[in-house]
Amino acid sequence: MSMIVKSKVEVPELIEKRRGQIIKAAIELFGKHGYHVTTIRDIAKRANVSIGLIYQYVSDKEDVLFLAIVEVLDSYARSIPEAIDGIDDPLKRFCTAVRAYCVVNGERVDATVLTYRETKSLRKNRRNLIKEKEVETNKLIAACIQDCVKAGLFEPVDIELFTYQIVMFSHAWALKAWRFRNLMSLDDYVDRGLNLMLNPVLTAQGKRAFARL
Amino acid sequence: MSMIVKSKVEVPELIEKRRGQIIKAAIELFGKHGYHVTTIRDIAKRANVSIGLIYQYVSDKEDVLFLAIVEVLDSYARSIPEAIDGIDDPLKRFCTAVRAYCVVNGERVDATVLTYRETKSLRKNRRNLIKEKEVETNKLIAACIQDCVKAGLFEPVDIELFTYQIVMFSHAWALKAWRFRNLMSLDDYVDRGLNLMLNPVLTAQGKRAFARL
Amino acid sequence: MSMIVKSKVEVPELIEKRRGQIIKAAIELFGKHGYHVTTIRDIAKRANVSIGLIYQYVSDKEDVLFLAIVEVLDSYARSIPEAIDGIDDPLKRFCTAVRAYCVVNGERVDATVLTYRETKSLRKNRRNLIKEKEVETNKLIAACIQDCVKAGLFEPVDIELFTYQIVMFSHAWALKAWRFRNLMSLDDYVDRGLNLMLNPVLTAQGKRAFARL
Amino acid sequence: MSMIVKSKVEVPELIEKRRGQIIKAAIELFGKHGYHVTTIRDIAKRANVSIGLIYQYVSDKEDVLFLAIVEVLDSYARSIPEAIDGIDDPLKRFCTAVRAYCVVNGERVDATVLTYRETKSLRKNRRNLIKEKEVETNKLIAACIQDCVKAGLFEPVDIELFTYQIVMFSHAWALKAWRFRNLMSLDDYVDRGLNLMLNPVLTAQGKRAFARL
DNA sequence: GATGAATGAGCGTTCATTCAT
DNA sequence: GATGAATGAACGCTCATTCAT
Repeated sequence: MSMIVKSKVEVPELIEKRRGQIIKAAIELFGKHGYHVTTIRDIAKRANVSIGLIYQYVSDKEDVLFLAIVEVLDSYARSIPEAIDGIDDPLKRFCTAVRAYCVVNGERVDATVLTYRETKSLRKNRRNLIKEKEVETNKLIAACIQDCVKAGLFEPVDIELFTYQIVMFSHAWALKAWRFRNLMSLDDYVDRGLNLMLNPVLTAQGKRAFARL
Repeated sequence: MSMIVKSKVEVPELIEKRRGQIIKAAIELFGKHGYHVTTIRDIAKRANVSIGLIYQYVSDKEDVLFLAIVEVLDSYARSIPEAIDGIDDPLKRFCTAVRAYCVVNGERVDATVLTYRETKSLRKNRRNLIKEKEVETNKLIAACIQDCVKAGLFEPVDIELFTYQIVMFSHAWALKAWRFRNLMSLDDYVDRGLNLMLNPVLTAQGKRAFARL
Repeated sequence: MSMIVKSKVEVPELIEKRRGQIIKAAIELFGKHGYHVTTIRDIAKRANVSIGLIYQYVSDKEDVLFLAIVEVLDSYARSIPEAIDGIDDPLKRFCTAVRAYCVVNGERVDATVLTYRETKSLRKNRRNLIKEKEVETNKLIAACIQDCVKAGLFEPVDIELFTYQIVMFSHAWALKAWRFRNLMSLDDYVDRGLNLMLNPVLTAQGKRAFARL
Repeated sequence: MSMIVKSKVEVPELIEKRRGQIIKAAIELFGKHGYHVTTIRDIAKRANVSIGLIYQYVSDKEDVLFLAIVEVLDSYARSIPEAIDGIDDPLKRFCTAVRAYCVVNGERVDATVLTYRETKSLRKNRRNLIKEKEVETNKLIAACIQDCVKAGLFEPVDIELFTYQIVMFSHAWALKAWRFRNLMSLDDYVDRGLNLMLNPVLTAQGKRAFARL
């Protein structure tokens, strides 16, 4: 995926290391101040590298934005399988996935907001890649829902919309952090949210299972 | 509210007229290309005025962004009372409000996205004004919910969260337009969404009322 | 011709005036130091304008080079008709044209050398325009030759090649100024050159006419 | 001559070999794209060596340009003695020299143009060395002319100017390749040129000799 | 009140050169 | 001897803002 971005240096370990530095700095700065306001000089300084070095590993500033957004989305996507690995009960898998996704979005509010603010600053091709990535991540959640339906824990439900409800719920914590932070903890947010969203969806069996969690 | 922005010209009708031109152009351009990518030249050209004229009614580019976002949010907020005016039945008021809010967000996808992308480009004070405005709008929805609860149509519900669920649902149509546009009409989206979100919330009485709508 | 170059300002007198300043400075600096070594800042300083002003009248540095070369070639081309205007005798016209062309090339050695050094720095289309311009100028000389042939003053001669011989002779004074300057005056150069080049070409009648000049 | 350029490596065979690679690549690239547009990276890649290696045999980019121009001029100068070696008849020697010089200039148009475009990019000292080299080469032609005069084949002629006429004639094929290429072959060019230039210069004896060639 | 030519700080980017390996 | 990753000064160019008309 990241091979889309051209590098003048060809040693893979070096690419990984240097891009790591650059992207880390970029996510912080883009997240805090936005893409256009952040200069390459800012990134170089924060990453403790020279301006020239950045251009050895990237062909322009937009490349940095692309890599930054991809890194954020990838790390978010990775967190779901990691969280539910080893859990068998479908309902528990679902709840754990949701919580994990909320947590990872909530831990890096700026990064989450970055993906909303600046995806449009990418050129079309790359914007589409980002969207595909989002769809992939959503499928992880959709699969959990599907499993719950199959297990008779959820009523047959509008999966497409329900998935987006979950996703928006998770993003909302970051997008509206200024509001929620003062009202409740993330844990409460997830609890209350699951309560609200799950009630209409749980079967009788599901309700019993949910009560046990 | 808009008196926060200084104008060199003092004739109120002129301010209204000229700012109207400027802001209309700005919303279109900021919405399409983003705030930083759009130049004052672009706005002047689109608004059919000179660069200098803009600076007679505004003191810098950020003022234009502020006025643009305020105008978008205000027009959205206005649409809710307009829609439910004259409707008495609480459930119908609620459903109409939701649909109206989805419609205005959906009719001006770029404008809606603009508020998400560029509010952070405002300085703190103004960002806070925008947030207050959002809270005000949300209260319009919250009030509808409250009324339904009072009327025994909704179970006692987590109003704060339920409101945000509705709001995010409305925004999601714009934020994820690239996805939904291909899957369903806005009308279907609202129908399916209300179904999903209302089921867990309606009382027995509410369910009967909902079926009749 | 110069309408090929886009200007943000549209007032023709302003374009003429400002481009005049810019091109004058550019010819001096490009001529002395070369195109790539000269910076836009250098040109702005020498022309007593700001950097930004240059970009109001030109879209990039190459435009400046193009306008500079065109101006040099045009002024050279203009000098020939000016010099022979009012002269009727074909041989005298020819000799005057040659001398005028040598003079104008010799008065602005750097400018002449500039056209040799930097035409290749233009993109293809413009390079071709420059070549067309050169061909046009050469035609002015070729016409003089033709007239001498018709008048029985020149033997029927290889006009294409003879024209180029004259042209290269004129350019050579500039291209090899470092050599000729120390050996003779431009006047002597032209006298000796005409002698050398004309002898094989003059008819008996022509020789008598030449002796009288 | 080339000892003017400092090398960090001191093994002469290595210097010769490596510089050979570098200069060959440089002549090609400088010739095609110009000195300033060509990067050291480009040269290294084309020469199949590393960037660092170039700086072992040369102290800066200008050294490369200098060596490149010297190499071009030297190879041109060498071609004249090679061509006329073994020929005794002065007129034939002259004609052969002219043709050889035209051929070598015509075979490497880009290289010839390079010497015109970029000699000015050298610092003064080196520019003078180049000029001396040119004078040396011209002397080879001048000597041929002198011999023809001595042999009574040429009228006593303005040798300085006649030499330059020949030289410019030879260079013109390269400098105006865009024109001549479409009009005639190099062979025709030389034939027609000699005809034009020799006529005024040949004695009666010379004319008979020329007719026999 | 309206215009738009003029300014110049500051951006993204390049590339000759160095030096640790 | 050979490499090429790293550096950063310096370039071309943009655009928010001003101000004379």
